[in-house]
Amino acid sequence: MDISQELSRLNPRQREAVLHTEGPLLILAGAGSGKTRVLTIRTAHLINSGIPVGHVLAVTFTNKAAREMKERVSAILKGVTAKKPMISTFHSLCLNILRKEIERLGYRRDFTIYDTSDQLSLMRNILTEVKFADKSFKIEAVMERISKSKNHMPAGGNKACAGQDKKPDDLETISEYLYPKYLEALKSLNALDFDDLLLLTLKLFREHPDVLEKYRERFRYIMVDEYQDTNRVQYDFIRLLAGERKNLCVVGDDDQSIYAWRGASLSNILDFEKDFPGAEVVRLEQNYRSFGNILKAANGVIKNNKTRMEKALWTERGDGPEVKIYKAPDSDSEAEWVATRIQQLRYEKKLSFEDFAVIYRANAFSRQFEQAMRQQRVPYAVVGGMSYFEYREVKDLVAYLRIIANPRDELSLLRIANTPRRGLGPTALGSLSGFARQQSITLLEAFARAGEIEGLNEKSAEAAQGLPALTGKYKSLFAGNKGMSGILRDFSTEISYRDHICGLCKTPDAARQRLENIEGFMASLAHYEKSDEAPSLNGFLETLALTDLLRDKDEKNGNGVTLISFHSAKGLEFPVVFIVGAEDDILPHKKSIYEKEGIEEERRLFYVGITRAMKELYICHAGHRARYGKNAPCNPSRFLDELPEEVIKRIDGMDDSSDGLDEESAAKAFFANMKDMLGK
DNA sequence: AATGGCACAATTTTT
DNA sequence: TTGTGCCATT
Repeated sequence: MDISQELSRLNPRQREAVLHTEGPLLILAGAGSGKTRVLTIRTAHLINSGIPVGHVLAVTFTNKAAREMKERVSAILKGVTAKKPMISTFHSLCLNILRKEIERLGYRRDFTIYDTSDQLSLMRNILTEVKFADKSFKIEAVMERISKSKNHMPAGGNKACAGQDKKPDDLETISEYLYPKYLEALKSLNALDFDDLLLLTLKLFREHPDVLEKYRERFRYIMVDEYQDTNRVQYDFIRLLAGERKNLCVVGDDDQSIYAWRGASLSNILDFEKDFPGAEVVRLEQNYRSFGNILKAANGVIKNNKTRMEKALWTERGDGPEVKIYKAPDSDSEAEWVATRIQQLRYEKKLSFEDFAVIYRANAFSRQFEQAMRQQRVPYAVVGGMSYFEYREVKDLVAYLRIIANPRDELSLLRIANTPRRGLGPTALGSLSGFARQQSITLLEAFARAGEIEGLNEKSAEAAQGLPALTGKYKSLFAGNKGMSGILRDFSTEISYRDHICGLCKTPDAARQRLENIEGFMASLAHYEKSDEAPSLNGFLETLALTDLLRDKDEKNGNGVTLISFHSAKGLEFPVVFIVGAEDDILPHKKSIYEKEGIEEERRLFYVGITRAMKELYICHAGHRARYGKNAPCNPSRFLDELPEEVIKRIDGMDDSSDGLDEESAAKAFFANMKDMLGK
């Protein structure tokens, strides 16, 4: 393989990063600095210099990042070797390891993975079981707390602001009380949650040096993407795996760390040189995405953070247009102005709607923009929102499949016991669980022996017995691992699932949508069967648990303006970006302004938003904003003062002569758009 | 079991 | 303003 061509096209810093192969390396990759390119060429270079492909490991956070890297690596490695380096997310890497080794920790091999919503329903079940009277807290808050405990995070973060968290002490004691119950429940259901995947792998490594050694021998060259987002457990895991060799290359950008609230510890990247003495640090500051003025704006903002590593983005491209700051009289006119501006720009600059993004702090903001876009006939797509797997019909089918795969999965069994309705209401289920407990058998076994239960009417007992018979039958059908989507189709017909779901719908439209979702789910099983080399029901369920098919398939949606939050926008780019709601209490959000770290993270959010823009950037704020039904005055974000005066241009929406929208061109653009739409 | 009314809260979310 | 969850009623 000759990669000298690739190497010559890199800039000196990038090349340095690629050529450093032995020992610890920190690549500080600024926004738009060609990070993925460096990572893929570095992988190719490692292999090119004689390192066996199997010794290379790259870890990412998202499936999307892993997929992208896999594609680019296999493109560059094509024809050289058929073997592929391990490129995987933290979670699926750990899952792989655990599937092989978890018995060492006294767990069963056929565990189920519980996602966030499974965790919540599990906790809900626990709460009803222990007859908890206090309902003043949110289960989500408790789960968050538990997740933090699991990850050895300090309680509640900073409580600098008194009265902000209503009952921190209560939440604390409640969580402490529920924590062991939750762990116990998971264990008895033969289930692991997302945290467990990491945590148990770490435990495995710590308690079984021979296992650790095996993986150290295997993964001798490790790369970690988005290192600024790693939490404590991930840090320990990587550090342990890297071992004495310390052939560890981490890539990240402290300025883009926006997940501290979710457990990411910025110190991992900031202290890398301390943790790995002798580490080489390479800064990638040349930006290939944006015009100069956008970068100057970004630099001007981020340099106000104290907790960061010094760096500044630059470009060989020109300055480009100024960054526009638009002041709208109120939030409605802000949205209206953005929609009009988009039409106008599209028309004048021959752009298409996909070239635009509207970036906001909270998803609730999407609504006013959706409305304005609809009014002005601007096609759009909201990123975020409801996930495919949150749909009831998909979750029901998944629950059935899970019971077929893991008969111990009581949670799933309870979910579908009476779906479709078969006369197993709360009373019947109660006596079934009681019987299970009394006999020390699984709930499904209790269903099978429902006839023995006193006080359970005959009809219910019969219905209960039908379920294990049904799942047993399909277990053997699925065991063939062939034609699974057909089997699922037969299954759903056998339980009249479609009729059931249509019966729940009020409008034919809703029913159609739900049937479509069911079809989509079957299609995803069919797709899985085709793409996996050794398909199995378990494999499919794992894929489901660790990937959100819809969400990362078309994140940057089809053909329309993208409406997206700052967080979701990370990693994406758009020719024209509108940052909206740039007001104090929104950005920075009012819940973060009481702590220094909070403000700095909000600033990084703003920075991430700014650096999404390739050509043009608009930053909008309103003088009044409708919030929770009230119209309140708003101040421009304090971050706006940090934008260098020479790169910005202010547009005042109160002032007709300078609002940048002359009626004629706006009208022209509007009609051009109409014509386009009619043409299609 | 299904519906309607009321109180209550309201960032961000890779797996 | 909107969505959610709980309770009371049918």
